Amino acid sequence: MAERGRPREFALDEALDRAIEVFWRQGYEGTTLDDITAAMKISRPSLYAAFGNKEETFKRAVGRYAVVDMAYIDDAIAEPTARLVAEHYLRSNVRAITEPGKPAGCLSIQGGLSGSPEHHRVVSFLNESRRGGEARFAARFQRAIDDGDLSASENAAELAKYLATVTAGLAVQASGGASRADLESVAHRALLGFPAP
Amino acid sequence: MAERGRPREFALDEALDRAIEVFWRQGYEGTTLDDITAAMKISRPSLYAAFGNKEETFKRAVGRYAVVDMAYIDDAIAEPTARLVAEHYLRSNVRAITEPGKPAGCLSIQGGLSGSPEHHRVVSFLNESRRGGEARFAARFQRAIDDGDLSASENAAELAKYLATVTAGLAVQASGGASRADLESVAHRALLGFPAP
DNA sequence: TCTTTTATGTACCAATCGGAACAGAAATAG
DNA sequence: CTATTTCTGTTCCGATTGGTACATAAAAGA
Repeated sequence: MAERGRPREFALDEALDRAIEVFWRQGYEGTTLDDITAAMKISRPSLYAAFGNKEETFKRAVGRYAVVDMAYIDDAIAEPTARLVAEHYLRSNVRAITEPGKPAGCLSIQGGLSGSPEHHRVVSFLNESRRGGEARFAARFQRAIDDGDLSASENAAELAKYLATVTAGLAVQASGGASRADLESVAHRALLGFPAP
Repeated sequence: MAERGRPREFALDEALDRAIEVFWRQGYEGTTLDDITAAMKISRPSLYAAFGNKEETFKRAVGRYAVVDMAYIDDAIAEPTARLVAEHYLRSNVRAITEPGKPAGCLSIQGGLSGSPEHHRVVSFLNESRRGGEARFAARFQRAIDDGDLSASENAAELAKYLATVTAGLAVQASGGASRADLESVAHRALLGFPAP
């Protein structure tokens, strides 16, 4: 791969990490291009050359967030039983949304639950992003049912939606200042609604 | 009360109802003054004369929303037992956030979970508004403990936070398009985590 | 070295933002 | 009637928004 032209003076991933932080704290609509470029420490044309525009920058940031900051979902799904999947998911979710040094809550929630009609695509993007995560758990629980790990009387999609609802609520609480200890007890209680072995 | 000067040509509460709708759909930052005045069908100076500014209009709208659209909280708290309080709360919450003809979800969530630093007060306002609701349930459950309705081993604040977390999650799901039936089953499952008689 | 290609910084653009000035209109008080 | 008070619509304001032109700088290829 012969590189042509002047090389980029910043690392894409590092820049995206800065974007993640500011979008996480302020949401899509609450974040200006000046906020982004200041956080990235690059100029405006550099951002446009690298990412296209504000919306694409946001989507790239959310994509990286899903890979980096929500990697625990992979680990949770890899657990051997549905019950362990749920426990792992809620436990690590509470940790992630109350991580010191990071904004409280979850980018895919704080990024924008609502918005002006012209930003409708951003809201939908986050929405489908969340649905994608929920679908992964639904597939995992369906496998558990097929394997006999979960009772056939259970509904995989319903269980996935239940967990997604709880984690969404936890994120809202975290963004509002709830402590890790508080949310751990909430998560523990929520697990009472999940089928036990 | 002698009325002096030219009388207002619109009804405050009707105007606020329109504001509720648009803030609910688009959030605080996603709603412009033109959106508000268009929805209210009044001119900009009329809005400023009646409500002060955009932020105060929003707070007034949220206040009315809490009284009108969340009246079911009063009914829930009036139930004779903690268990019935929880059941009533979740059941009517699901109905409220999936009410046909109204925006899906909850104004106190969609209004703004995050925002630019200069709108920080709005985010905090919603936050404390939600905490206020949670505190009402905490007080109700403490009374249930004191009365012996709930086991003394339970923690009233934790139970209230649990329900608040679930309803926040339900609102996120509703805003994302989840159906009433889906959320009813989620709410039913969440009740498994609430002490039964 | 000279051309080509891409990244960078400054400076700028039209559009929109929340808010206010102002004059006129509609009511009551006297 | 006149004076006073308050609401209304039009118009405008400076500031900020997302996005771009343009000249320049830094690399590779010939």
